[in-house]
Amino acid sequence: MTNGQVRYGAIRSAGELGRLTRAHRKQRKLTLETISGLGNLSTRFLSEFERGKETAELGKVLLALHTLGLEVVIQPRGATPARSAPTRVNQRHA
Amino acid sequence: MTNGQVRYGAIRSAGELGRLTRAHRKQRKLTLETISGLGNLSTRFLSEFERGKETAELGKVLLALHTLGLEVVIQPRGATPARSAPTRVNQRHA
DNA sequence: CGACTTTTATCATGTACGGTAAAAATATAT
DNA sequence: ATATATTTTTACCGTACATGATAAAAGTCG
Repeated sequence: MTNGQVRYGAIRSAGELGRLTRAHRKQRKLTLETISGLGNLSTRFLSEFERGKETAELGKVLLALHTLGLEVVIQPRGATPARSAPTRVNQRHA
Repeated sequence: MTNGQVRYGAIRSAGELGRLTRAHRKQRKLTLETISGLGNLSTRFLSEFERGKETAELGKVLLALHTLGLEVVIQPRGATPARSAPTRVNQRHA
């Protein structure tokens, strides 16, 4: 919401994943109902997932992401990120 | 396993994620027991997750990946695949 | 073979899930 | 602003299964 641009990239929690997913869906002007139909997922599941539900099932989460046209990339931390905007350098954790 | 080189990149299913995770862990010569201790996750959960359990909980999955030093990148499908610029697939020990 | 790692099994507790309808929150129009 | 339409969240219910701890079994490696 900060500037209307969705920030794709690394996520480290269910909350971040949910927010990113919702932002992506909104940007594409899709409703939960639509995704529900396309992916055979309940709107309830989608609603909870996008709100950061920690216990959402992995399989359904992956299906939701795929249905929304999102891709999940796994790489060793620190590996050069996929192209895109300026790699945010504000990272500093253990 | 097949070739000694772990293939990071996009994953589409719980099975792929599990296999990739296990390959990464093995490559680093870590045991389930070790990860269990570091991440406060049961070896049972880890074992099932690495074998592709679809219903594994999202939060624990993310914790496991993080504990193993893996990063989860979300991006629109079609964006240039995560490909390390200077072919850095493995790193030195910290 | 012996040491180490992973899988399986048991038990009890807790909750995810779908379908549906109603309520609440948002968005759009008049 | 107020009304109207659309979207999202919440509440029920019952079924099914995830989870941790522990011990035992099975698998792997040198």
